[in-house]
Formats: sequence, C-alpha cells, structure tokens
Amino acid sequence: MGIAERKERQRAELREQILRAAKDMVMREGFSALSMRKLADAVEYAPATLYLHFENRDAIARELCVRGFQEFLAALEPAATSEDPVERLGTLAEAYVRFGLEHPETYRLIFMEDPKLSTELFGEKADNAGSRSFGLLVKVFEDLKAAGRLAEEAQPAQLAEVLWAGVHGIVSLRLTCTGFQGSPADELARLLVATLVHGLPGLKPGKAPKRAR
Amino acid sequence: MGIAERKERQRAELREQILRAAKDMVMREGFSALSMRKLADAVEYAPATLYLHFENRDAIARELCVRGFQEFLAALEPAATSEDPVERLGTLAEAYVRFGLEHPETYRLIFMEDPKLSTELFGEKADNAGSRSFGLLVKVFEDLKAAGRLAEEAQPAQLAEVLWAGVHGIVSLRLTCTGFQGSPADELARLLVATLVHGLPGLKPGKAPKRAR
DNA sequence: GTCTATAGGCTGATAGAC
DNA sequence: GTCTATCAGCCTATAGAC
Repeated sequence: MGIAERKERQRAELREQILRAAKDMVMREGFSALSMRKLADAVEYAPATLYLHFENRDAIARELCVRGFQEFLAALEPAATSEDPVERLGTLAEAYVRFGLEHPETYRLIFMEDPKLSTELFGEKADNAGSRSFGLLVKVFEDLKAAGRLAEEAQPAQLAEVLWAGVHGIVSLRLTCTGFQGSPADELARLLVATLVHGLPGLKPGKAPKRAR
Repeated sequence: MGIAERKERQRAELREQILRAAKDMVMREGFSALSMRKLADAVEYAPATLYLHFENRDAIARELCVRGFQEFLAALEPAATSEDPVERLGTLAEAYVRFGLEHPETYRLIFMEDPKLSTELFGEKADNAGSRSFGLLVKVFEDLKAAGRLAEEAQPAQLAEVLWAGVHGIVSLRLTCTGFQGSPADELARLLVATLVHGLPGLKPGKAPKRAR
C-alpha cells in the first residue's frame, strides 16, 4: 500500500505548493492579481491541473483567507496572556495593529476584501478562528466585570466590538489612505486604549452640560 | 458666439451624463464593475467617445472619488454645529456612521479602495475636502482644550485620529465582515463616543496595578 | 465629435488526447 | 494526472474613416 500513500503525499504536496505560490502572489501583488494562469506558471503546471486540486479560484482564495486568519489568531494569542485585563487590552491592541502593519496583504485579504471571503470565518461555528479571536477581546471585559471592576450594565461583547473597531480603523486607514500622514499607528493604538479605559485626559464638564450621564 | 457656447454646454452635459452613469454603476455593482464599455453602453455612445472627455478610466474614478468626498463632507458639516464640543462628538460620530451605512459604495470608493484614489484627497492642499472633514474632528478637541476642559498634554489631532479610526472601524467592519453579526452600528458609535469621553463605565483599579498613569 | 474596427491584452474554466 | 488547445468572455485604449 506504499504506492497509494506516496501518491497521496505527492498530491498533498502539490496542493501545498499551489497555496504557497498563491500566498506569495497575493503578498506581492495583492489579491486582485491572483490568477489561475499566473499561478499555474508559478508552480510550473498547466492551468487545467489546478482545477484537479481546487474547485476554482474562489476555493483557493477561501483557503488563503482561512490560513491568514489562523496566522492572525496566532499573533493575537500570545498577547492575551497577561493576567491584568487592563494591561491585556494594551498588549492585544498592540499585537493587532502590529500584525496588520507587518502583514498588510494578509490583513487586507481577511478584513478588507470581498465580504464573501470573511463571512464564513465568523458565525458558522463557535470554534472558528474568527470567533476565537473576537473571544479574546470579549474575555478582557468579562474578566474585568467578574472582578467587580466594571459597572453592572457594561456589556463585554459590545465593548469588545468597540475596541475591535478602533484597532481595525487604525490599521485599515493606514493601509488605504496612505496620503494622510498622521501619528504612528502604535502610538494611536496606545492612545486609543488609554482613552477608552480612562476617558479624555482631564476632562471637565461644560458650563451647561445638556447631556446627563 | 452662441454656437461655441452651446457646443461647450453640450460637451459639459455629456461629461455629466457619463459621470452620472458611472456613479450609478458603482453604486449598483461596486467599483470593480466600472468599465468603459458598459459605461459607453449606458450613455449610448461608442467607447472611444469616452476618451474624448476623460483621459482614461482612472480619471473617471478620481472624479467620482472627489465628488463622493464632497457628499461625505456635506453630510458631516451639519453635524458639527453644536456648541458643546462633547455633544458635537456624538452628532459627528452619528453622522459619519450613518453616511457610511447609507452610501456604502461611496464610502467604499473613498475609504476602502485603491490608496491612489484617496491619496490626493488628503495632503495636497489644506482646503481640500479631506483636510476639511478631518478638521471638523480636530476642532472638537481644540475647542475643549481652549475652554480649559482638557488636559494640557492632550493632542487634538491625535485624539481626532483615534475617533476617526473608531467610526471608520465601525463602518468598514460592517461593510466587509457581513458574516459577523454584532450590535447595530449606531449603538456602537454611541458607545464608542461615551467610552472615549468617560472611560470604561465604573472602572475600578486592580489589586496590583502595574501601570501608573 | 463620433463612429467602426481592432489591436493586444487579460481572465476563468473545460474537453479530450495521452 | 497532466497536458494541449480552446471556448467564451472580459478589458483598456487607439487608429483611422466619416
């Protein structure tokens, strides 16, 4: 039975090779530059061969997306080890932003391209990489609440969404609006966390505050 | 000389017609679906004719982008009239998010597509729509500071960037990660502003806070 | 100014020989 | 399994007739 196994190994190997080439291509030229013909060229097979390993171009894109998200999760997890939730907020935000800036094309693919690509990363099952990474953020606020350090009415999931929006905003604006030159992203991430945690520095109420809180 | 003027009018009219059709197309099918052939079809002219009015496809995209940003600015400005800066933060954030959700394809075109498109909206001149809309956000914090309601070390431009990142994050995640179903965007925007202003609700220091502030 | 016609590309995907 | 050959379509942009 060694022959069948070797064949299976070779088959898997080619599949990997295709995915590696696809990733390279996306990293270098962006997602839209991923084409079956160029991919076939890169792995030195005929275009038709690719279709024996993947249903179509979308299937390759999906696989890249899933793997990219795993990398993303792997970058986030080590940043979630701190015991103190507030400190963890800082390290998570920093890790998030750094991943986005160091792997811009992976980040784009996951979070900024076709909605169809990211759709299945969320929602379907509870154990997918999407839910797990979001869970890391939610847990920070749950831990704070469990320790009695947060108001009863605070909603961890919503606060996590706000934090996520903040760091995603920092990364994605940097990747798209390159013309706008603001502060460094890591600095913004620190300010975002500090402000979300403590509010505007030294804020005093106005003379006639219309909105009670 | 009435003839030359009529011709000029007709020329401008066709130019407008092309842009209207282009906008329609982008709104309906997204930016990548904007093609010169389909555009020519829509205005019932030959493809070659378009090139007498626009240098190429990019020129049309740029014009759409500029106009989109003007709409965006026009949606933001009425939300910046409130006297109280803190209240203004809320109305600005709300207007920002609403524009993004009500004009998703315009928003995408401006803030989520090719960096080249948005590049010239920022940076070049101080009076462009990009700088003016960003200026609305900066002014909120400048006003707070001028009223002595913000710490001396607070940096209005940086705080504005953080707020911008927050609302952009809320909008763009909603537009791209449609699979993730979180809280409604307007609710998140309110929570974002409230948290940035006042900090985490009811936050108490931990037992061994490692980070002084 | 506007047209037709076309150059010169690109793409995803498949049929059928080997 | 892999190939060649090809279908069937898309695209931007331009030359040259009218």
